[in-house]
Amino acid sequence: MTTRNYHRQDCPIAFALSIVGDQWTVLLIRDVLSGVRRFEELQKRLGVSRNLLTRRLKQLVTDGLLIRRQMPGSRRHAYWPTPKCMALRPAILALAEWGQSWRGDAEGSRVEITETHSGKAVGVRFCRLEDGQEVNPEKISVERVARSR
Amino acid sequence: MTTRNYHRQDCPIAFALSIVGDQWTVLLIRDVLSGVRRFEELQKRLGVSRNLLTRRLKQLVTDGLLIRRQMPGSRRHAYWPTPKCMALRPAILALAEWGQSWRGDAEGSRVEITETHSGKAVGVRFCRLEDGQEVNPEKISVERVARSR
DNA sequence: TAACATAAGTTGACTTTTTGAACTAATTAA
DNA sequence: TTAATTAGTTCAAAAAGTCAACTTATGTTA
Repeated sequence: MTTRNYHRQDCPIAFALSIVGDQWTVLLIRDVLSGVRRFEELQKRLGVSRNLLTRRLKQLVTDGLLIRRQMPGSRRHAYWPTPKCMALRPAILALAEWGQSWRGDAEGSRVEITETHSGKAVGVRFCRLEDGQEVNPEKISVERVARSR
Repeated sequence: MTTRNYHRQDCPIAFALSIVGDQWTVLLIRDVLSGVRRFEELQKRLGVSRNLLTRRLKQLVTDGLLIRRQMPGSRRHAYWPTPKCMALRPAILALAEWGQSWRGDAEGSRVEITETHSGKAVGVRFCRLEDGQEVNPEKISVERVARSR
């Protein structure tokens, strides 16, 4: 991460990657979003070196994706995801869906997204904003617009 | 990239990152998906070192995200995205949307997704698969299911 | 068609990052 | 109170990335 010249690119993707583009960061956020809160637990699950985990956690706190707070009923502290962090779920889950469909598959665990109250299956898709209706990915156009406003 | 122990994790996100988790790879794919085809052009836009670009391109060809083919009407060759690569669009565009909404904003270029025939605005959202209707992101549950089937 | 320019790499020295293992200071548990 | 756990820090070694120069093949121009 660190000294990337990403930010000079004036691109929202590059901007996002300047924050979560590191090898471990997405995996780290995955675990925090799934309820893992403590340093030791994160280190064990990820297998990342401890000093790097320290650095990444600090940076994510600085970037406003994590908050470092005391655990309730203990003087030990833990890391909690902020709304900015939770807003990454569509991106991370879209990646999970891609991984699922392009992995040899049949083998391996899956990530299932459901509508909480009904239990119905949910996916990350293109939606018309006007009426919230799914749009075929073949029928969309993507354009880079310079400096809107 | 390279010697990641990602694949040992049995997680579709980790699997996806073992292919596109590198600093430059997502940016590289962004450019290929937007129509950039040639080595020199990619190198100039990204500012990545040439030997690393060579390695990444080779790896992406091996992984089936890019195809290296001759340019029509020339003996020079170029890189084309495969369906596997294009299937990354929801993930990449979700990242772009996140970048847009959490950047200081007002400044910087935007990525606009539209329905091709109508020109209506489109976004990457959670959708009920049954009827293709958008679902509020607060109303979803995510679960890791071990070895379906 | 010679001569130059461009494209797509390759090579190797140097710098930056990451790892790994050991060490430290606080909490918590026995 | 002693031991174990947690959340780090430190530093040397290994891995990965950068930068600049070199090569080979293809195009372009005079």
